[in-house]
Amino acid sequence: MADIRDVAQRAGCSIATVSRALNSPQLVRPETLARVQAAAAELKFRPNALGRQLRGERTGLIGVMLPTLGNPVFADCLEGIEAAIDGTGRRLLLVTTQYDPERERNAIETLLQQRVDGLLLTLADAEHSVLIDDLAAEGVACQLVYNDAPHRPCVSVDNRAAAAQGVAMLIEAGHRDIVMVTGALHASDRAKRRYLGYGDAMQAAGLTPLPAFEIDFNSGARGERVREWLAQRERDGARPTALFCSNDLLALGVMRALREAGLRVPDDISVLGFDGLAVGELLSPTLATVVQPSVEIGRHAAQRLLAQIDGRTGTATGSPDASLGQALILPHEIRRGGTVAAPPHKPR
Amino acid sequence: MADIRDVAQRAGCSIATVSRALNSPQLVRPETLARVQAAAAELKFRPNALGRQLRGERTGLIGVMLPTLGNPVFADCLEGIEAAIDGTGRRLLLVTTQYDPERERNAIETLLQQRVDGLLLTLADAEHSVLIDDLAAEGVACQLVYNDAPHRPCVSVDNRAAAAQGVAMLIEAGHRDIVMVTGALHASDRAKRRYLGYGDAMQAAGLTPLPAFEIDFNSGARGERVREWLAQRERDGARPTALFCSNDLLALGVMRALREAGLRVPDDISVLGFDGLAVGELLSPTLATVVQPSVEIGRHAAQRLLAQIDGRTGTATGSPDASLGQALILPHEIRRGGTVAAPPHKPR
DNA sequence: CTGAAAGCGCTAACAC
DNA sequence: GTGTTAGCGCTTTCAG
Repeated sequence: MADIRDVAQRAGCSIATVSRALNSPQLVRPETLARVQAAAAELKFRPNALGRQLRGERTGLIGVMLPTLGNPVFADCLEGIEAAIDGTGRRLLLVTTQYDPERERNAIETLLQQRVDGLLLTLADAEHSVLIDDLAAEGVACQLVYNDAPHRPCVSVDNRAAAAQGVAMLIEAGHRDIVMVTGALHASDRAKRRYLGYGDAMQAAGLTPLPAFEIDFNSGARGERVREWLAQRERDGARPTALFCSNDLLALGVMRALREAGLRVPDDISVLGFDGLAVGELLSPTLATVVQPSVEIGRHAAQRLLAQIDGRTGTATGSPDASLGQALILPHEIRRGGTVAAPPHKPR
Repeated sequence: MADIRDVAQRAGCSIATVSRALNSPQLVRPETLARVQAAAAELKFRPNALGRQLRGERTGLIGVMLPTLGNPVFADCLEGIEAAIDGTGRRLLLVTTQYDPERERNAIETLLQQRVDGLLLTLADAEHSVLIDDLAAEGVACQLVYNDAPHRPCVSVDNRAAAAQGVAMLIEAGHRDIVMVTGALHASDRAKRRYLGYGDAMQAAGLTPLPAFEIDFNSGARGERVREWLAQRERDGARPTALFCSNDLLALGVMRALREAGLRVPDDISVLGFDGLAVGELLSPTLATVVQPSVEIGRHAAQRLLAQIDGRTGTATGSPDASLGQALILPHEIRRGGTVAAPPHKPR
């Protein structure tokens, strides 16, 4: 592999000139420039980014850590991130953690060792994580994505308010027996906030919030779990008329289980999701859901991160924008859909 | 940021010893080791991967280039890749190209400048791409993903045979007027092969293959296009009874358009997809489709790439495994689903 | 405008 | 076991 020295030799100049020709062509006499370019081309010279990065102040690498790409919500977000860095000459170093705090720690460390300029993270639980404080203390540029932690640098929706609004819609449709279905509550700050929002809406309507139905996300037999649970509630004469699922993927799984259990959506039971996955609109009935702008969340987070990075050693500007250290709350939206209807009439 | 030199000083030893303590602890006296570790911890020493990479033979970086993550088929594949490299201490450098050959070229160059150990690529059109030949000539470890190019290093299904089998199923269900719906044919080698498969199946049944209905993937008004096309075919009295969509995402969009046009699936028209997206099974009716094992494709591709990399400067083994330079064809599967039924009875 | 030289942080011979 | 040293490929003063 040709070296900058090889190019210099071939072009009959010093390596400094080659470097300049490549990075600041205007600093070099056109004639020399041409010779360097020719030499580089003939030798198929490929600048070694590692050398430059080791020397320079920045690497141009952005570390991205997400729980999984199996949930399109994160894939969408990643698309937004990509869109934001496109054209800036930066590259993405990607890691997924499967919601495992242990992996989160390792992943961040790995990214930092690679000297990324900044970090875009979705933590399983940002509230109880000491990681971000450490990062802040170390002065690492960082934005949380999806986690809504009030006074941290993050981009998300107001999960609590959004959930409340969704549940309010269910109530408005006539539902009183509404249960929230979720993955392990303790493992996700978002799920917790959404559950709070559920509680808010119930209480605002004078209803008593019910315990959440937690169902293991990693279990293969989720459908089975749902059916058992339903049967149980049925026996207790307390089958809810509506389910609020903490995310769309879960909602889809639940709907399948309902179908297999012989229940019709929305005739027998209504279902509301959260996320706003595109597929939800393609279903029939279409999935009613609380929409968060995933692509925009990713895009904004990346933009803020870049601003943060540039603000650090940027040409001037002086004071770093304080707002970058605060939460950016993007607007959510309620998507009405066929999976929510009035509860079935039946004497209680 | 603490340096290996700082650690050495603090531990009262040379930088070489620090390096050894960190990378080959067994080469260092336990007592020294302890001192080094203590020093490193106190200084919050974080080894700079760039230094190591610049020095060493390998970077541990794997370049991944995919068209988009908006299609879960690629996100799934990426999950498989992640799974395969997990625990190997490698990291992923990710780029998406939006099926743009120009971006493909740039992206590969960028990845190479970062000195990735190998490349995992999905090209828009591997057959007419000179890129892989160049890569091969340069001796870059590389595996194509999804592209099935017979004598290239790639992992995929047999798109042609798989498509033929899917279409055969439609024919078996009684369909004779089957049209393939696809994105721009010229832009994707997979779509082309699937169309060939469609032709194979039609001819095998003594039917005449129809021209593909190409619909611009990037157009927002796809639903509109589909409805216009249907109306046109209707007027010609040639409305097909079944549509074979070149991928599941397209199938979902088409189904939506059909619904909006007042057509019922599968009563009025059957739909068959290709990919085997998980969401397909959650729909009702469930999407009939040709399933490719996306996660496995990613996993195998990554494993082969790692083997290829290790084979290069690996400890021994001598001859590189020749099979890594050939296509690995994984089995596909036909998933029957509710979107395919017998054609409606009607006098012609 | 161009060149010489000093590293960026690390590893791997090679000596001791 | 440990230290010394020579770079990996590049950018960037500092002189000319």
